[in-house]
Amino acid sequence: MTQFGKGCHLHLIDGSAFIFRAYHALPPLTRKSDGLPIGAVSGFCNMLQKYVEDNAGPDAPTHVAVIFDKGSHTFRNDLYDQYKANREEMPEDLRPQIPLTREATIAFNIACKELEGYEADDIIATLSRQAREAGGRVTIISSDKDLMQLVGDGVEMLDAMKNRRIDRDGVMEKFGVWPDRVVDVQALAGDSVDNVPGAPGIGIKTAALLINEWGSLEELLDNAEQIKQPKRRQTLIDKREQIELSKRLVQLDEETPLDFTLDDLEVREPDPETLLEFLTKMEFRSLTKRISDSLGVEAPVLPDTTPEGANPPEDDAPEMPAIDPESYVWVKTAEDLAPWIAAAHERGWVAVDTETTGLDEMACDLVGISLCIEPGEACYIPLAHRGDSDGGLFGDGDLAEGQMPMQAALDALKPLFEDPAVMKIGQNMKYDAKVFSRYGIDISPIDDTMLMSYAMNAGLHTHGMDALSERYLSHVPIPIKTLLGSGKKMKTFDQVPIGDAVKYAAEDADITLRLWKIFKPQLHRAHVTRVYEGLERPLVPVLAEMERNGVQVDRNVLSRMSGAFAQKMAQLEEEIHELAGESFNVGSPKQLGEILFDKMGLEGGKKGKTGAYGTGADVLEDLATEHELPARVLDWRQISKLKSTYTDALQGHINAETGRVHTSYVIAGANTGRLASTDPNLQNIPVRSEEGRRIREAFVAPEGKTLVSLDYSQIELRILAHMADIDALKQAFRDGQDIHAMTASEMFNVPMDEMTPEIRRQAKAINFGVIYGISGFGLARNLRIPRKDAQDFIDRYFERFPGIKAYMDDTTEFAKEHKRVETLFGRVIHTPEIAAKGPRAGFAKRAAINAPIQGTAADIIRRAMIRMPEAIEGLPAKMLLQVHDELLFEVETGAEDALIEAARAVMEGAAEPVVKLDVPLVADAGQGSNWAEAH
DNA sequence: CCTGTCACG
DNA sequence: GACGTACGTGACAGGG
Repeated sequence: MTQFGKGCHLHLIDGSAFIFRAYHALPPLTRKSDGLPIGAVSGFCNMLQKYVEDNAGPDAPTHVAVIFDKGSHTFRNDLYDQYKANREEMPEDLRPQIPLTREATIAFNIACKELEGYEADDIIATLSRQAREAGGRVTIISSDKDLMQLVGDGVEMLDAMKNRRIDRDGVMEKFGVWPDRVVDVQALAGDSVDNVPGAPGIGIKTAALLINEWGSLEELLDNAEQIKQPKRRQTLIDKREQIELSKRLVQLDEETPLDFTLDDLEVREPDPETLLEFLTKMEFRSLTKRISDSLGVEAPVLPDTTPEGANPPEDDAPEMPAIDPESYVWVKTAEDLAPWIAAAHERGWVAVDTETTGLDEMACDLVGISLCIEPGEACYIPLAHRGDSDGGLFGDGDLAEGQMPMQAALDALKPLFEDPAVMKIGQNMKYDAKVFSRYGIDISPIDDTMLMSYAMNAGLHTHGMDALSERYLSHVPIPIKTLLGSGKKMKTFDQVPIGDAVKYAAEDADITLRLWKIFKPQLHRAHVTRVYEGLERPLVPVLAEMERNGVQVDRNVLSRMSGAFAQKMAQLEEEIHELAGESFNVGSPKQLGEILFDKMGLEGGKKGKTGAYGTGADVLEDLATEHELPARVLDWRQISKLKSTYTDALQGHINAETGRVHTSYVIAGANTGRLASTDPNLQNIPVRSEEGRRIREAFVAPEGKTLVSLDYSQIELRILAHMADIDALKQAFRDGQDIHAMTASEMFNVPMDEMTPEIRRQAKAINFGVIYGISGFGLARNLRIPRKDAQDFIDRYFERFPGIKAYMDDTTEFAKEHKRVETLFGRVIHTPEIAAKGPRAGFAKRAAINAPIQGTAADIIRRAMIRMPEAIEGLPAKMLLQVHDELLFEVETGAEDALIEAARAVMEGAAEPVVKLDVPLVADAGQGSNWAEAH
């Protein structure tokens, strides 16, 4: 054992901060076996584990302790009976968890210290002093500002949540004084949380100003008569006693009588057995697993209980055998395959999964197919695995042994996959359906476990197979990385030895079937059968077809634009470097920030949580009024974005075979029911700026065809008018009025014929704000007006449209009560965060207000898309893209009007018959030889 | 791999 | 116990 001294590094963890953060960060989890609340303990352990992982490096501490508060009465209460008097009672479900956090700390083999009658802060102060005096370094893991007085002279703080170190400069940033004067500032400013009175009317800013002027609190108070501002002077004179008391309250005690020494805090390895025993006792399934892995020991078997998180398995969840990759069957011949097909027919269902050479369904090759008919009964049919690459000059590239001919397999499977009496079950079936469709198989009918999960659990968790398997089967699937590797030397699936492929691929089908068995009976209990069967599942073939259609993109147009952009960028770069007086990377926000704020000394530099200056467009726009450089950077940024994301990258997405761009839509990505578009994202092609809009000219109709676009007019505002039942808005929509102008007229008492663009613009911003869960802050930022003005606008808006306010309150109330909100079509969006405290509550509230509106709009266009194929069946037209409220079609020239008529009817009637909206839905149409013209 | 920035509805 | 704040997305570049 080494004695604490020079070269030693002590970490002091603020245990109470960990507990509170854990408590507020997690839903109220309970231990399955007895209902004991354990959410905070779970979070606490997760944070400890993360702490241990993060601090294993070269700068690892030599000594560490978690420090807790003990007892509610401290010397500060003797000084001031109101100290911390306004503190809320500890929540009922947190109290029993407090001793468990001590147990957890000990289980991690970390020193756990507390002292009756003292706050953790005092113990931390004392230990910091001792360590400092012994010549060691200290890191205090906490973000509590009360501890900032300790910083300096080898003592730093670490805000674990933001992973930000706070040194003397950080303290200066926060308090405006060096650490040794922090208590003086706090004494003046007081603290509403701890109920430290301070000097009324003086906050941190003013306090720092005064302390810096006078050097210390004592000097200030002794010379209070000389203060110029009369009110401030009087306060300082009258409240002297209160201020001095405040100082004693915030001053930490560095002489706490401790019954241990620094040497007792030496870092110790955790004992796997003790730690895992504790975690098992708490029934932390995934944490037990994760820590077992990191300790390199086998995870103890937990009793089969609910995985941490949502949706406990139903009481009638089927019994299933353990997942055993060794049990899966390698299908080598048609004779091997036949019984699987027969079994699928017999059951009426089969889980299916395809393995391919890549993730691009349009450009990959089929490598194998796996089937599963009952949990644990799964097979893999390899079809295109390559031979052993060590097999000699001619071995590489040949098909490996033990595979049936692909065509024979497809011929045998096609009748099954197209049999209307057999349900084909998949996880993300759109992928498999697209692959099969390229091989001439139109797989149907289908169920999709990803979409089932999405329908039931949107907002609670993601819906990928790995996540679902872990959550609902407590099983971690074989990672694909173990087969393919990663990085440059990554293999494709056809290079995987078949023996390994069987285990991986069949396991996927097995997992999918198990999930299906669990989810299927849950759907109707969650009241989402209609959503799943009416809005999710039927979209799969529609999207698959749209994605296969793709959109024609003219490479030459893009390439020309890229060239022009490159020139323009080089020119701008030169100007920028000249303005800066030096050469730097304009694309680096870090370097740009340093140039603007350090070198050029511009005002208004704000450092974010990583310590870098913010250089977002809003910041640069403010600076641009004063200086040339930021204006040029904004120009450069715009061009750079257009070039890299659009004119360059888009070319790489043109499919070699079709000459078209095939995006992929993520059905279960956005919690609200919206689609997301990836590889490439065709839902964010520029349109707002003139320069950007020209990129749409590269999206073209082939010879003899025309692009037609239909988009819903103001769909979200119409939905809001209906849902909140606002007569004035509903009537305005019925009359076909300019809704923003009408809002402006109502709010500002301006007659419609005297409306100015500026007033209309503000009303428009408010209308959008309402949809987003308006806040004074947000509106102020958007409109670039003082917050007070923004709040006035909002107040006036709510006064004029009280129904909107009522709707927002009702929605929030519903979300609080049910932990979810719903769209008009019954789509459920869970809002677990709504119960959170702190800033997350605000986010959750606004998301809850927005979700039914955005979600209902998403439902409506989904309904339109699902009906569209039939509606345009007789027309020479194809649906290509969806952009949230817009559908893009390609149609033979001459049939535009017929298409518009048919598509418009579908879109405008899409809510019916399930929902009869009080407002009309209107779809505007456009057409042209490219997307810029059509939109 | 994360963060900042910026494109869309 | 402090803390930032309009909703929902995805892609790219820089930087460790």
